[in-house]
Amino acid sequence: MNSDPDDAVFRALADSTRRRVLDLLRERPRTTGELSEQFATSRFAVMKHLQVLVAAGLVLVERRGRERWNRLNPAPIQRIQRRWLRRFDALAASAQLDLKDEIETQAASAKRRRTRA
Amino acid sequence: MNSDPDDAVFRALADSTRRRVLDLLRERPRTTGELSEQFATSRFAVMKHLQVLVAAGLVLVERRGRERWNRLNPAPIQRIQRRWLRRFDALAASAQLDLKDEIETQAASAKRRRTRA
DNA sequence: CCAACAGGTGACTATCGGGTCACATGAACA
DNA sequence: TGTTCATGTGACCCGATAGTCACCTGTTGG
Repeated sequence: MNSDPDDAVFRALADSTRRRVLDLLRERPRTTGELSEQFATSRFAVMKHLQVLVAAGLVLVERRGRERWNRLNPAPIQRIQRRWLRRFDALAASAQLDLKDEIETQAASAKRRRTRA
Repeated sequence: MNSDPDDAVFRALADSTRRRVLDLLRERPRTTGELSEQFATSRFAVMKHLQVLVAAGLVLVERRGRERWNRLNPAPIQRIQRRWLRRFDALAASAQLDLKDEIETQAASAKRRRTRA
């Protein structure tokens, strides 16, 4: 029901097996069978993961005879970095300071609470 | 089972409601009740989402009297960008070229297949 | 004190997601 | 041609997760 294309990418990245698949495909394209050998789970499970990755646009498929070559498409990862993750970069720069302020505020209010009690 | 701290972050980001919470907290800290008002779902659902975000280290909590102030911690997002997502930046730079090569290869092999059949 | 208020917990339900298997499809090659 | 091989599909199981609700805890402030 969520038609946001970024949502499919985030959900695809949520699984560690799928992230490992992307890491493997980063080196070079691989067939479905070749990928399956790298995992403890069954070939069918890996195929389902590939379906999720294809639906998110993270993997492109080329069929060659009876083989299926899976190729990485890094564009969606770039997209979510541009459209969403980078928003937090500026905040991170001052995070240490913010956190320090926060702890001091917390300690001060805790002291106030103790005093009144 | 999966003790990778990055995994908790990726799973936390997989839900669009949680991403909206982070967007709201990016502006300023907010109480649980204030956050709940922004969503169609119940206060309890939002609280569960906050628990997930806290477990992933994305949200820090400060209690003030009967209020709970939720504050964004951008560090985990920075971490997954550094440790994982940036690996794909270099590939993305040449993605257009790769895709072009791929399509040509595909067309050529399709032609070969047609000829042999 | 005590009533209104903000927040939190535990149990429960429904749905989703990951995993498996039996079986189907379609290409390669002797 | 027919057997072997790589891949794909559908149904099914089960644990995880999002959601709700009844009820509890602790705080505020008259």
